[in-house]
Amino acid sequence: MSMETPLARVTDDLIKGREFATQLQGLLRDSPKASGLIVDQILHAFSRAIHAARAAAAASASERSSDVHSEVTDGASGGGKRKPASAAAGGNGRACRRRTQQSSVVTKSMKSLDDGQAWRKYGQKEIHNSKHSRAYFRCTHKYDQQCAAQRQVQRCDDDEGMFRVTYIGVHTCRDPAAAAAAPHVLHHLTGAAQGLHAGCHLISFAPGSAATATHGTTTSTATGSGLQGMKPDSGDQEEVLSSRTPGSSALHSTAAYLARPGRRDVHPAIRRRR
DNA sequence: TCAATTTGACCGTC
DNA sequence: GACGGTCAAATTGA
Repeated sequence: MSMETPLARVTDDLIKGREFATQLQGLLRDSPKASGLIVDQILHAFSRAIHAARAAAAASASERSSDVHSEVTDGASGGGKRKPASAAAGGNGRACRRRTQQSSVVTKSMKSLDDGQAWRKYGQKEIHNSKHSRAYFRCTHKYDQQCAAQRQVQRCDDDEGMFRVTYIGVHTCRDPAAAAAAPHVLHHLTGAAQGLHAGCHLISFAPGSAATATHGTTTSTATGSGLQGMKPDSGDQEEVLSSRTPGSSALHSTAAYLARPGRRDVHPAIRRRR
């Protein structure tokens, strides 16, 4: 393997990511100002992460002796104390349930649960040491478009009006409505992204900003623990915990808000029994 | 009738 | 054993 430390690798990846975003900025230069807003946020997030990673790398370099097991915040874990899921994979059908993907993880404090994306709730749990339960969502298009995006929503203990929303993974789905509404933007993005990364992932770094706010399918609901009836709002705080999907990111922010949690589409796998 | 949500159970990790 | 994440049958609602 490489001799570089994990932190150094992260730093390197982040630097690359920033470069890509910069290139993207150039491509979007002729696009609406909203696009630039998103790019700005991408760059800002990368810069912050790079700064932090560099500081950590410098700090750890002095104590580095032989074997370095320190890991960069493995954002994929809920509590941040999980082994790299390796032995978990093999087994019977239900094995490997734990989150093993190491994709980008972004945690935000939001007043609103609406981020313009279509989410589908698949679970809710009481969380130890938390007054409120946590709701689990995945992208509505998980099965029909293999979109791996997920999010977890939990009401803040200290501020009941705020929600702590953790976005895991990126949206790889395409929202037809959004694409139709802003084809040029998507064209730029996908084109640029493909040049960077074949996956062409689309992520919203600024959901609340409604930077590409058009209309689209949105089923943003959260019930149960009082996670419902929320409206789009601003004043969100974002913190990037980790990111391992460097290349393509960006706007798939279909900021439309279908007022009610209606049904949109359903992944085939859910279409069962009855 | 169909699709989304609820909720208990299951599973892997710590 | 505790805990968190996910699955899937049952339930709810448009």
